[in-house]
Amino acid sequence: MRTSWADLAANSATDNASSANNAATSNASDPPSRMAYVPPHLRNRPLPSTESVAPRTYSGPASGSGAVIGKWSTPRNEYRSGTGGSSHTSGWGNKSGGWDRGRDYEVNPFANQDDTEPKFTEQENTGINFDAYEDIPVETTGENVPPPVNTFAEIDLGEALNQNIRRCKYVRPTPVQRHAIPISLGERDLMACAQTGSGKTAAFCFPIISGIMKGQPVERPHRGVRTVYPLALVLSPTRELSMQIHEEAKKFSYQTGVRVVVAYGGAPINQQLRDLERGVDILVATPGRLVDLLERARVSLQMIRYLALDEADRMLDMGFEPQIRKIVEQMDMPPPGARQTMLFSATFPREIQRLASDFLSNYIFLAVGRVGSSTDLIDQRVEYVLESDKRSHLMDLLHAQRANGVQGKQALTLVFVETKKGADALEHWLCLNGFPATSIHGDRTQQEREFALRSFKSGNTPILVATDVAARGLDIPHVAHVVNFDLPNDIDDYVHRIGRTGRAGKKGLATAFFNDNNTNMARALADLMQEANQEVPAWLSRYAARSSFGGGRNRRSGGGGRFGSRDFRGEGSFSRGGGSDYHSAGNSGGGYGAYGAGYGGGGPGVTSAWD
DNA sequence: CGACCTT
Repeated sequence: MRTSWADLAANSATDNASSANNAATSNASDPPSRMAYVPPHLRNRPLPSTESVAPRTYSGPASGSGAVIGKWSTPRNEYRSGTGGSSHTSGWGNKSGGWDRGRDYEVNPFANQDDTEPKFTEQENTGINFDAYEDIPVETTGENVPPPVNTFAEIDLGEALNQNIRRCKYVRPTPVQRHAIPISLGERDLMACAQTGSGKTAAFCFPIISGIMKGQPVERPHRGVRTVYPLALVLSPTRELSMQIHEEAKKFSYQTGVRVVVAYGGAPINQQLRDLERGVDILVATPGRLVDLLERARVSLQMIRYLALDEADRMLDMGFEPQIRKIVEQMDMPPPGARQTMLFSATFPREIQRLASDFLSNYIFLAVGRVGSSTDLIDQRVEYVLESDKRSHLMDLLHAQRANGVQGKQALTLVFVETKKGADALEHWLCLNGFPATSIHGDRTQQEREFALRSFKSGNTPILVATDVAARGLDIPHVAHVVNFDLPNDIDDYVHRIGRTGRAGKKGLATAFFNDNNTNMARALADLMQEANQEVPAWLSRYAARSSFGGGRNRRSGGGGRFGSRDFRGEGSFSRGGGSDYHSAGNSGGGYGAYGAGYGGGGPGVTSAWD
């Protein structure tokens, strides 16, 4: 531990100041006031001075120069020797002298990193128990599974992407990356079951970015000037998760010429339309807003080569399935086989796998053993609490947590409740009682949601009351305690919720309030805790035994406790004389070995590897 | 059932 929190905060403040200065300097050379207005249909032109009347067609990455030279698109070459945060007066791609200057300047996502976060992470990563990697079981099924890799260097991702991987401080691929990336680069469809944030975002982004850079330049049609044709689509169930994926994807695609745009509801559509018009290769979106864009014919999926669904089981459950089917099957997206489809989730119930197989073609199923929930990292507790006692009980927990604060800052506590009204009420009550709390749920405005999340992450409001909108995928470092004030009705949701803590090798605590309203969860909860080597209270076991009938629909198929899911296609239909376990060939020698050597996982890939 | 998803 080199530095204290205070030092880190001071350091990052300094860093911020200097990067702010840099930004100011580079802006000064590009005064916005001198920028001429450019009508939308003329924007995004590579060389306006020489080509300003050419029709607006794309070849290669949307934001790169018009032509792809050789194997890689050109922007990469200009930056091979460039250093991270410097200001590039030569511009991005070939735009140096253009009217697009400033407007299309690619913000350096590494210079703008959130002040405190990376520093904390770096510090705390020194405490990662890398040995835990050794024990993670991996299972792959399907035909001709490409073997896993042990290093990023083994994979030909391209220099620009490799540089971003270094900037992210990723030293080694996480288990899901080791397996998923070669599968995707092998142009195979994939259903991957791995804890949220186990580096999944990178696992699907790297092959997409690399594929777009390497791919044959495509001429995108221009049905109307205003219709855009992304090459990749990433869907996620919540706005905040889409934002998070977008942020990560921007880091990975920095200076590759590959353009990432995000679109979600609750925010003015006009800015998103402008972003799209400036060119889009990878579109990250929530379903509702995307349908809107498709119906307005502002986006066409005709050129989609890659489709990724994050939290795919959620995307395909009752609430979302119709929208997803509409987007994937009833618009103009190429069918399975003509595109590459990647589905990721921490949990993959059998019946959802069956649904999902509609979207896939000859896919490989990949399961990376439960990480967070199956190790000792998360201390799971269940307490019997009557509804009427929940608030005072929570108060007790929060008082205890307060004592555990670090450097005067209270450790972060995430409190899950069942309903939006319940969230508001509890937030209000907590504030009244001297606990600085905020809340996030679907009845709040998008501004409020984002503000709440930021305020929580920064420690400003160390208690966040949330509905399931925050249960999945969100990467919130430093959550010390997850309280299931109201238990969910689905054990998979419980798994996702508690996964917000116990990150980066740090211990996390998850406390659930159980009472007679939750008897349908008793069995699944007891089983899960048992599986995770947690102490199951005797009273809970009695509930579990009693309610074995309805059993809280234990949707997790396959009795094997090592995985969140098994391939629903089953071993029988896919057994291939010793060929289905390719991973064992790659791993047999305890192949995660070198993790202990470098601590350096500063980025989200490692940060969230223990989600 | 509620949660999430365009206006």
